[in-house]
Amino acid sequence: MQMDIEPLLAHISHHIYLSKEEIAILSERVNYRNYLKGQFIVQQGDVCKHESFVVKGCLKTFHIDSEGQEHIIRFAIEDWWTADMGSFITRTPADYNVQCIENTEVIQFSYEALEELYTLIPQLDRFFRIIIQKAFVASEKRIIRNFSHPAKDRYVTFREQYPEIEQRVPQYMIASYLGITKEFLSKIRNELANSD
Amino acid sequence: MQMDIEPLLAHISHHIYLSKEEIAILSERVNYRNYLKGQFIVQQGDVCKHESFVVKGCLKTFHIDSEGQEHIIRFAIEDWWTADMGSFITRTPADYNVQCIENTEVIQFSYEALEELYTLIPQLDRFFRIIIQKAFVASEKRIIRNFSHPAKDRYVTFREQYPEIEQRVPQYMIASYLGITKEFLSKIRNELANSD
DNA sequence: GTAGGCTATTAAACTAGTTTAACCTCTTTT
DNA sequence: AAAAGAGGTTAAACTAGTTTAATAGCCTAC
Repeated sequence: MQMDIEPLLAHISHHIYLSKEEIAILSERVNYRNYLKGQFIVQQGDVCKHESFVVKGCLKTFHIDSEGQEHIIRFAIEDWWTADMGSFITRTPADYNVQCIENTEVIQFSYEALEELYTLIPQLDRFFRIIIQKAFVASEKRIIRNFSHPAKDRYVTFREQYPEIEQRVPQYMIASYLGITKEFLSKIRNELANSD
Repeated sequence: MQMDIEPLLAHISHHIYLSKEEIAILSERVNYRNYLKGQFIVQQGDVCKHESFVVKGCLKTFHIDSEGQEHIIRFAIEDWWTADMGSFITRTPADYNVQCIENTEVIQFSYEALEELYTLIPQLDRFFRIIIQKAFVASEKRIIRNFSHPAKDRYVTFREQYPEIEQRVPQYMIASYLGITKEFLSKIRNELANSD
């Protein structure tokens, strides 16, 4: 079992420079944690306590609606961040669940630790600004894609954009991510297979 | 015609404290600008040159798809920010248009000015981190809403959430924002009126 | 080895939302 | 006062995607 935070530091160093002292400060305030397949990092209704950086594994973020249906809004694999950010920043109950699809290892920042780190290492404001900007841009692109393209196109785009995820998660989760039923995705796949 | 940046400073001061000197530095690097109804701040295909803070007016951000259809992803009114952030941060052609629905006054940050300001006033990293976090959370909420609620519910939610915008923009734009046709929105409104 | 759980497929009946096209108001322009 | 343009409504025919339900292939567990 790996316990060092090297993958996180490598990721951060793509965007900002941290001194040895700053790395030490950071190291003391994050936690390495393992989850088993099926376990939840966040559950709808609880306050989301951490931002988690994925070292190894695969997770889904989803919402259960009033009819009991699951809607996946995002997957996360190695080098991605995950949390219910709305809940995390406002300290209110989460709308989303974050669940491990595989055995997963993460490095976690608690709210208190992160707030402290923002004051101790002001550059982290910059780091997270950049990370969140990218996430926001991707999120808005998805809104447009959902409106302006039929399900078949969205599936093809998804396969091209995230070939790794397509291999790692079951089809019914991809259907949920695309906003369609598993039956309809099955039909689309059939059509695509016959047209090749 | 108003030319001072007081509304911007008031907005910023909700999140961070700026000294007199920092305010002076900022003031020198932003531009106040007026647009007429119908004018574009950003056009699809051009690189988005500014982040704009809306002092007065109303704008829409939309994408024209390959079939020539308009999809509105966002409105902006007083005290909101607008831009094609993807284009702005990557310096690549914009996917979106930002057009004024009313005569509009904005305070603009060019890319170069903002990058310089991030180094001169590191707190601005924090400020924009906070602003963009909120935008990201709102954007993800919208993805879920679009998948898990029928158009009628989405319209009712929109009216409750943005009563001001509903008054200021024509119905066909609201339909586009909701991801439905104007004809179908008209039908929904009819049903709602008859059920009251 | 067979029972149970989880994932995927197929097909028929259905529904939410689109398309097309005609028509109705208001304003604004001439 | 007529014409033109922008926004909104109505209705019929259509289609993309859902629902329901039956079936089948795998694993893993006992």
